[in-house]
Amino acid sequence: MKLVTWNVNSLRARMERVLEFLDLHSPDALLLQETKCSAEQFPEEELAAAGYEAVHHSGGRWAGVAVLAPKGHGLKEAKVGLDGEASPDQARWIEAEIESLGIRVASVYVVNGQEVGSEPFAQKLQFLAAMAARAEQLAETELVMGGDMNVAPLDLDVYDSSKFEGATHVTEQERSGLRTVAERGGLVDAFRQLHPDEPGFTWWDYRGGSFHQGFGLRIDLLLVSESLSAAITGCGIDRSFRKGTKPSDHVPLIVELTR
DNA sequence: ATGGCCTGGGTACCAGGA
Repeated sequence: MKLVTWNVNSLRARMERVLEFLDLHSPDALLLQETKCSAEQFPEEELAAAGYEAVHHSGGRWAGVAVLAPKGHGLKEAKVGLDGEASPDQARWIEAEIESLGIRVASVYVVNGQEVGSEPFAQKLQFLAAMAARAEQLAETELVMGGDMNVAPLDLDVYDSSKFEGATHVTEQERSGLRTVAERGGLVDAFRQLHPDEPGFTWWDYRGGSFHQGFGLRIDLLLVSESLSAAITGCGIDRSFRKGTKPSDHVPLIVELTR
């Protein structure tokens, strides 16, 4: 099976690229973040015409997460929102069961945090703690948690660590919060397991030609239950979706498993 | 030295992103 996470930076603005992706990759599940639409605006009909159905948590102009799966594969909403998050209306977490795969998936868009020490930063740490608590509840479930973690786990995941001193996304507090999610959930970072030394960036700023200069971060992850991790045969990004017409600033991250 | 771009809302410019 092929599972994908992708921060699309507005689903409606990105619809052509999303349909292109579905046609090219035929994923068994596509976890989306930053859909940036209301529930009424969610493009269910266009996705259905492409053979996909969706469950989604939509919050309007900010955030928004969704799970897409081919029609008839038994996609079912399992949980919307995260117990203990500071602002549940921000639409940052959704879980779904996919019957034909026999697994649960979670699509997550972690709080950005804005500035270290700010109120949003405190909410980011609180959100990571809520994720860890939920991951522990799901420790016996075969789970793929994918999304924009807004944390670069290691200095290897940052194009130039000296440019991020004092910045969010790289602090020990954030990294520790994310490690705790993986530890308590028994989850493995799929890309890092297969590629211990590659940067594997998933995001590049739109400004200043960052993509072409290689100024990226690896902040989008697929965290896979240890019981599933031996079945991983590949994990990587599709760089072509950071190119061409109206790309998102994030690329899709793809994991393939032999089941 | 600073910012450089993109999104939605709404139709000027701003919040938010990372």
